[in-house]
Amino acid sequence: MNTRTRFAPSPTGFLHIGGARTALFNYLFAKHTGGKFLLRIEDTDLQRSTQQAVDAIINGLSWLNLNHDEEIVYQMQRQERHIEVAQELLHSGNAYKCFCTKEDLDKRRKQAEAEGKVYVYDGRCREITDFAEYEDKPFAIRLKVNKEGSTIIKDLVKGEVEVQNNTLDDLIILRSDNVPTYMFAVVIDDHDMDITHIIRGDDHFTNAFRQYQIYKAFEWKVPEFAHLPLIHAMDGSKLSKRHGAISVESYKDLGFLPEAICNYLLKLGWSHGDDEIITPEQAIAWFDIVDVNVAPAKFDMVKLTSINHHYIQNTPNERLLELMEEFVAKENGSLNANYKSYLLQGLTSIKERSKTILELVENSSFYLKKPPFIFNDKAIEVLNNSKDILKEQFKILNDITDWTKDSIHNTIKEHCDTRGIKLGKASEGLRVALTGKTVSASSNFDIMVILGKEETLSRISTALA
RNA sequence: GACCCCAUCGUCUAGUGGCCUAGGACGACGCCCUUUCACGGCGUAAACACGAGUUCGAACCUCGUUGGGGUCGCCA
Repeated sequence: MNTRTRFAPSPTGFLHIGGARTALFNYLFAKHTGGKFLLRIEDTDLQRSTQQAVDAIINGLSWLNLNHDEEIVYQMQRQERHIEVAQELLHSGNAYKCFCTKEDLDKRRKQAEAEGKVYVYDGRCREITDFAEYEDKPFAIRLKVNKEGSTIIKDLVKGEVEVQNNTLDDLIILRSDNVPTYMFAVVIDDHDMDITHIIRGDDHFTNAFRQYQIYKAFEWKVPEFAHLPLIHAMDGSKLSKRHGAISVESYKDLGFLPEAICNYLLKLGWSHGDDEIITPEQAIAWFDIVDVNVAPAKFDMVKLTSINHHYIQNTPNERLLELMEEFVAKENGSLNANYKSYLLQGLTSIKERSKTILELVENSSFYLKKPPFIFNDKAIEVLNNSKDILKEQFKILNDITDWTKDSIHNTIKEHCDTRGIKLGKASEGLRVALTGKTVSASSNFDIMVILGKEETLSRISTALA
């Protein structure tokens, strides 16, 4: 049978970095084996699921270019099927009605906690034989777990793990309101969707043993499991909102490229020798789930940024310009059409020193904004100190007839020699006049060529004024 | 607490008993390049958690210790 993997997020929030990696690995493994990658929305938590979250997840995946095959499956739309099979289990004696209310259970749990113990459902409702007194009472359906022996799971990344069945509890499969629990719905849906490999976060690992019991109750074939090590924050704690950017969306807003995020995520817990930059094609060709590391990894923004820098270098200016426009549009409208042509050329040197799209926008500000610039104190100081030189430079630049980098360079250099000053010194005022800042991401000569003679001279005289 | 998992430079990792006086990348530091800031190039520092054992030989195998993590819901 062809491999079929799935990404099955619960729509209770945005697509986060951990989820994105799970999706990536599912996608890669499916594509590597020539199989299919499916998407299922686990919306059985009626209280917390939102359409907004569903949209965020779908958008996030599509931004990362992790496109799923087939139709999206919404778990709640399969409720009838879940109820049906839960009933089946009830009739076959593999499940039983539990009349304990949530309040009962909470109370018992709290009490156990007070005694310093952990409450595990004791299976008391298993014994009920006379249902007369429960006639109209609501009930949940619990799986009757065989407490004898042990369960062995051969996890593709963790290896073989054995757990004693007496540590497993009789989990609820259908709530008293007829909504299936996650634990049950996953198994039914994975089976019905012919999922061959369940690749998910390690936080689900202990669930695998309980779900195994459900497969066995139906005598279904148990799929392969692969539990991915979790991603931690740099301080070793769980990656959470307090660590700032955790949603995929927020990385987009920070100016990261989706291919950079995928490349970074791929390398987190998986590697191919010493390779650092891996194309999507290589990823599909090389990826195998058994090569995934077992140890959890820490999420390092700095390294992500460095990979992003690499991808920005290798992205054509045209596309960068489009991405920049999205950012600019968010702030204050659109790019000045005249300046787009400046940028298209200027980006070549600017992108060399920009690690994110955000930096690209920042470093291009002098192409985006029209003078007069707002100078800071340091810029004003530089300007005052180099006023005389700047005036002379204006004059000699004005005399240039062929406006090329070489001739500009030679003219400025000659002037430096006659004045007996260093090129570096002579460039300070020019830089401020051209860019409004004391540092810039391009050389003055490049900027002047791109800006053209007229704009260059205009900026110098504006600055002098 | 119970059950389970994990452990190589600060971080991500290579490594599957001799190729390891442990390799790469990010970061740090230094030098070079340079009109600023960078990029780039070159180089330096930096790790097998600890303790036993198995073996002629251990980062690799076994056990223990320590440290970290996950799970224990009518959440997913």
